[in-house]
Amino acid sequence: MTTPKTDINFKPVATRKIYQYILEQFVEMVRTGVIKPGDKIPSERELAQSFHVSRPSVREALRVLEVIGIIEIQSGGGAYLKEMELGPFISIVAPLLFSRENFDLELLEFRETIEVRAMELLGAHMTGEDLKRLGISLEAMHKALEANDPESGALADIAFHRTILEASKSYILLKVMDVVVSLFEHAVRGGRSIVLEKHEDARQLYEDHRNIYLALEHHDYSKARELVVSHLQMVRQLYAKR
Amino acid sequence: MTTPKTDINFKPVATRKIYQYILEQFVEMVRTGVIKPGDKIPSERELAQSFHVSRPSVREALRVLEVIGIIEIQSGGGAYLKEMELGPFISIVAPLLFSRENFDLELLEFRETIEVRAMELLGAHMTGEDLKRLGISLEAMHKALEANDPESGALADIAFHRTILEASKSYILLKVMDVVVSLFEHAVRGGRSIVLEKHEDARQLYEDHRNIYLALEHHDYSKARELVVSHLQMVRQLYAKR
DNA sequence: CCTATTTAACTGGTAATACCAGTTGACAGT
DNA sequence: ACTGTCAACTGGTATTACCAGTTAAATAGG
Repeated sequence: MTTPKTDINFKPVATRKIYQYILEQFVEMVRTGVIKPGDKIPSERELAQSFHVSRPSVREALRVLEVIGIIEIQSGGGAYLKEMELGPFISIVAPLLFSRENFDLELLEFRETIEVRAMELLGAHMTGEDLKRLGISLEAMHKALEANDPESGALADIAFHRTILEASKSYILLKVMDVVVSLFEHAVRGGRSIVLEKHEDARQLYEDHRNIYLALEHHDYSKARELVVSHLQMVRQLYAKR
Repeated sequence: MTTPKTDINFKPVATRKIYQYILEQFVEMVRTGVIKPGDKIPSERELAQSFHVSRPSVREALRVLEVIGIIEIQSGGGAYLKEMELGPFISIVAPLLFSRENFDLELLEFRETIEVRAMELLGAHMTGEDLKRLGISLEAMHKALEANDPESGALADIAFHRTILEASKSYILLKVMDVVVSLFEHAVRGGRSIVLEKHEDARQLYEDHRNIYLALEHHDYSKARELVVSHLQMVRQLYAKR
């Protein structure tokens, strides 16, 4: 009783996995605001009942959401929705990316691309409020310099650059920059901030930032742009000889 | 028997999860080349024995690797390592990103940032081989135009731009561009390529590409850059009135 | 001997269950 | 009112089982 071979082409039955359905529904609930950041997510057992699936299936979906950085799972506590955060994802992928030769230098180059573009947008979008926040970051860096505190100096450094990105009002540029910074920190010392040990280097960094700030204060955006370029070139040299 | 309160700061006991250990070891094996793209990964049961953990733990790790796009799992077959591919990840995250207002237009702006930067790099890095491949893409687009085949025209369009990115020899720019294109396709029609219906629009696109190609052929990179800028502005208008 | 079919031994997908280890909050003893 | 205890959660992990595909070896047919 052999089945005769036919030429009929059946469309392959969609065999999507259960965890994908759960993921979809979950993402949709987040998108439409049914669940908001900070909200507690029902327990795995409840979800399993609601979706009419087993707990392992729910767990796989939650695991993915955790790695993607949409939820935070506390052992014993529950799971909570949070603002998307690419940190966990980057932690996993970073080792693979950095197996490429000179990936770190390429990252610095790319950072220049982003920041220069942000400077171009500043002319149209920067507000007085933005300038004030830039001033605060600058002040923090100055204090760190005086106190010879490299740790908080590094934080202020990042804050300064991030404020510029925020002032450009470009969500994408900001997010991309966050990824770049995060990746770069992974490159240097496994996730910690990049700290300048030498005092004169930190001083140079501060001076650069100050000049950029002054240029922005006078709305001289083309000069600010030039300053950013030379500033980042300096940073690159600093990193290269490290 | 009350415990006296002390000022001692105990370091929080590391309570990393099993799947994270597995992930780490796996990524490390990929990084060092113990496993190479195309290789078959041991079955879940084998891995469970090797790592001395249960199968669910292994499955959670594999699930993450699948979403990240490092491995491909075939039901009934096995799991295979592949070149990292951000597609699955983007599919999940895209709906969340596009809940932002005008995210699609921001994407197009960002694309301009990337491509303009690529053009600047072309002067130093483009080879004759690259130019030849650009010509092939251009030719394909021309054929699609003649045959009035919007589908393959769209593919040739993407190929042309991607070839430019490749010619810039910047790995990061290329990968970022892939993400942008993928995200944009998700925006328009849930993952399919963007197709130009109107013939005159497709013709305009081809003309632009041709001019860019000619400029590059004559090594007039500044002109090529200008052309790319105006080209992408045109694309944005095309998309805006869609 | 070769080919085609069958079949058995895989694979991942899912479910059900159990137990451990944290967290939390109510409740009772002080 | 405070404190310590305990019970009822939570997620983390392991075990087991079964189903549904895939694959390759064994076998029957030529």
